[in-house]
Amino acid sequence: MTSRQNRTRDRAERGIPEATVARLPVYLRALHGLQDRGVATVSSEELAAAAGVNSAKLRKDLSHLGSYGTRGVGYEVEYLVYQISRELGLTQDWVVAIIGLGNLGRALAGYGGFASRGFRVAGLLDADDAIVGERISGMTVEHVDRLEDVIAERSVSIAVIATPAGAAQGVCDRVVAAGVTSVLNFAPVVLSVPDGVDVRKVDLSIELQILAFHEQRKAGGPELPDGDGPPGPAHYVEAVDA
Amino acid sequence: MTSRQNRTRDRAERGIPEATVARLPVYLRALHGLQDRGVATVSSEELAAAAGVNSAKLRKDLSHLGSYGTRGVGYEVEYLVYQISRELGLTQDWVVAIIGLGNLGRALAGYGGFASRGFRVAGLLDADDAIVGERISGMTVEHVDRLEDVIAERSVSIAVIATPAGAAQGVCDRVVAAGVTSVLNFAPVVLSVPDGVDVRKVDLSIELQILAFHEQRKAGGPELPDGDGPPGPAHYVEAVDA
DNA sequence: ATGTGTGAATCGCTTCACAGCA
DNA sequence: TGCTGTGAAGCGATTCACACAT
Repeated sequence: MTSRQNRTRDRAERGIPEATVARLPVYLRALHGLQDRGVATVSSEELAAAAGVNSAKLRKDLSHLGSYGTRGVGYEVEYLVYQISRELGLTQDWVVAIIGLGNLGRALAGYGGFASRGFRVAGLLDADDAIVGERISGMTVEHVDRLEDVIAERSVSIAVIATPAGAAQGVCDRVVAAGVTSVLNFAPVVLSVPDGVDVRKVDLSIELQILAFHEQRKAGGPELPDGDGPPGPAHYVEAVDA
Repeated sequence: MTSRQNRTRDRAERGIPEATVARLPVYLRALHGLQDRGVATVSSEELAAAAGVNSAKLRKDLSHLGSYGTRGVGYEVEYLVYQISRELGLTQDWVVAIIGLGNLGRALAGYGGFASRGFRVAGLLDADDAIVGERISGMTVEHVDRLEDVIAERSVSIAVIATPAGAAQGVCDRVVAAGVTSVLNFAPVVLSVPDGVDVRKVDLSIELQILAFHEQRKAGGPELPDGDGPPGPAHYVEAVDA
């Protein structure tokens, strides 16, 4: 016998590929867009186009969640929104604290995507006395000394680190010690954490550097970007030839 | 005969794996850190630890650039910094324009990682008359009507889009029409661009959603996160069973 | 007739393990 | 001896192509 619950379980089991997980939020956003336009049903081809992937990948991804489509028809938008939301854990609220309220932290505090759908910013903390006490997006900035208290009192489960590079590891150690196991890091450093703690990193300058790499290749045409001349100052050539 | 220049070319050839390119900026940052601490030579093991990867991967990555290490010794930090910088195209300056100066755009305009090392912000543009004319990080915000002029006059080669979602595709179409082939997109939409244009996307809420997925799995322990009960409102179950 | 769900083939990245060189 | 550079093996993700359900 295979009840509906067990069918779901048979598919999802314990392992959805990381690559698939990373795309589910993209599908979800595309589906919300369709929902807003009043679309009730969508084919893998259409949804894939809206999400910027090919349809085979989309179908394979969705198949990891279960059989939520109808052959010959497509997917029911509302149902799929619910299933993906549930899989991502967005049917419950996640409490977020933002540490570091420089330009970036302020932007994050005011970012609609954080406050909406599944995430609640419950703490803003900074080490700078000139910033502590300030009101940002309807919340008062607290001193980072209260970090452990805030995490415990408000059941924070995700920490967003937007401090300068030098402060990030220290803050990270403290939030981990306070029981947080999910960290979103905007500081340009590699954070070390114990096993069982997830860190995701968003690095603005890394993305730019990747673009620069490709831009350089385009500019240089089919040949090497800056000719076949010496790769740099004589010093460096000598460093190897010597 | 194999001159140094040709050796370089033999290795790098035309194809460095994307996965490797994406890690080069991380290595570069780690190397800068070592440089600041006065370290002259580093082994793959040490550098890998600093960059948060394993040493086999690091060595394979570097081998795509050329043989820049010394067996039995390691890599010369300064030399490697230069080689990676050159490969990424950071030995030349890239001119960047930021479109959209809400909270996020302001954060980007003031972000040190942009202004430093290889990138020069040469234009800030916004559609809001209340923002146009404002001075941000030493630059005056111009009206987005001047977008094409700014791109042409200042030879902008990378556009950073930090507008609201609704405006992003329109801005993207304009920068592409103006000749820009590299776009860094912070707006929560999938941008369509013609072949030959690179778009990289940084999405704050997607990262949070991925964290939520893993956090949910941890909280639920080895079993399913919220038990084996019905996956949601009866409505949804019926949508499939009907 | 149409579009999903999925084995099978393919591709690219990671990891292993050691040859080769300093 | 010690560490790099790299073939070869392993692994996961993507793509193909079609059986199957509606």
